[in-house]
Amino acid sequence: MLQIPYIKENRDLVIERFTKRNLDLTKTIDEILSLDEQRKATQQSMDHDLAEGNKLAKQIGDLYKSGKAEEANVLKEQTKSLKEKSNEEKAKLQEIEEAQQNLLYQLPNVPNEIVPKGNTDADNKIVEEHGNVVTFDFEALPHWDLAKQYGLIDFEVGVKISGAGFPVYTGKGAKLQRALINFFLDEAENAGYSEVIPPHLVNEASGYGTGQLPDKEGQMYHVGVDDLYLIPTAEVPITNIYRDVILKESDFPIKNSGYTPCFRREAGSYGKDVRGLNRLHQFDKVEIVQIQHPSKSYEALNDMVKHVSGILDKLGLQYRIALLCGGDLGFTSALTYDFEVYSAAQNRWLEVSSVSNFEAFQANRLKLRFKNTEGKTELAHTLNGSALALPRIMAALLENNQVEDGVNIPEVLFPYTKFQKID
RNA sequence: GGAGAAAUGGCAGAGCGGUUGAAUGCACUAGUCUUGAAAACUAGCAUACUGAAAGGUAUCGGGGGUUCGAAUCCCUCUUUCUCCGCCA
Repeated sequence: MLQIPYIKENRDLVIERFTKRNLDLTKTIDEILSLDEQRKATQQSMDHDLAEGNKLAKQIGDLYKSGKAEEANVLKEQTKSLKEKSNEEKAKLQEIEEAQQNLLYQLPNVPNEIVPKGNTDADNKIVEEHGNVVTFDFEALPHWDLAKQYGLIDFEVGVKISGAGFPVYTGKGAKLQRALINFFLDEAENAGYSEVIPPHLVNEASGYGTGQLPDKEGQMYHVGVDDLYLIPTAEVPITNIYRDVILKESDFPIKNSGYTPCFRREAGSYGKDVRGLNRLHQFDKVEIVQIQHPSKSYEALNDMVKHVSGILDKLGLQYRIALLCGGDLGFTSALTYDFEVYSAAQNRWLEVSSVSNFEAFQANRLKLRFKNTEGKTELAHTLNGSALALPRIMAALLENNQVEDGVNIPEVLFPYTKFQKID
């Protein structure tokens, strides 16, 4: 959520930046600002009336003490109309604040200056490409065929147990999955992230804190009886650790990593996009989260990009980094880099990581602040990234490393898998 | 799931209808003293809105009510603790 003083001071810039998202929010913004004027005026007159009432109450108290009950009764009469008036003003104030809040919730984050204007992922800017192109001198199989052939993943039994999008990992498939999780967590630890294991169900306040609610409600599984949401990403519980917290400057940077399963309803997807591991309702992911001083958050973003690159380099995957255009940029993000690995048998790029700087957008909802050197509280910046999402890494590893009689495991994983080849 | 108790500032802990935004202690920050440190002493030390400032307003788990006036009384929700039951 954007801060009103920020919007007020940067009205034109904000409106202009939203055009990167192909949004014209001039009307919404002006309405928010006008409501703010109303809010102030109402607040002021209410405060004035309340102050008046407080004064009278004090006088009445004093009069009673000195035994002048009659004089007190006269004053009591005066408080009546004052109270009525302040009650009306209170109701009006609540109405204004609610209207303002609703409009504010509709505003996405302001894209960073370097975010390209655009509509879809076709307008994203590829900023880096790494790794070697994989070619085959035999007929390469997509990962779902490999998974079946070597008994790595059972999609059908997952359908029986839960439904489509809930695969069962078996044999070396299960071991490879666990190996990858441990490898990712170790990499994060080496990069200075401290590991947490957060809850997998979160309450409504947490959903609002990181911005999944109110606008992306349908994307999460909701446990109605207890009013809890299954996490769509570890970002939600991990970032919410710092909800309603006031940090010291010396606490920066806060770096957390965490492995969790992620649950997404993904309504309305179809076709080749959802084949095999490409898109699931439940998947595993190692997430990295940073809380940073505003002046250092873009430095942190670059660190995170390097961290993810390092992992993909070690796995020997061909990948590219895309700077997301305004239209593809998430609601809460100011700047996002997507990582895509090339899946050599499907012949397509698969998104495996998304690294974002939310600046103060989440922090504002979270009330995540710090005391600056002048002793004033200021919003911190939050960032997060996948490092990494498992299924598509698994898909690319299987496809890209297949040989005629099996699949080779990247060397860096040997200590984790304890086997070197799937056959 | 059943029964009971409780929720106050960073922490501990008073207050239970009227200069209480809140005693006191600890922690923290600055200063005095000291060669330095400790100790001692002095001062400061919640958040938000509003105002040029002085100041004003709100907040003692959340919401609502009683009252001229609520941290203090009532209702309700939430959470925590203790005992019983169940259980990985």
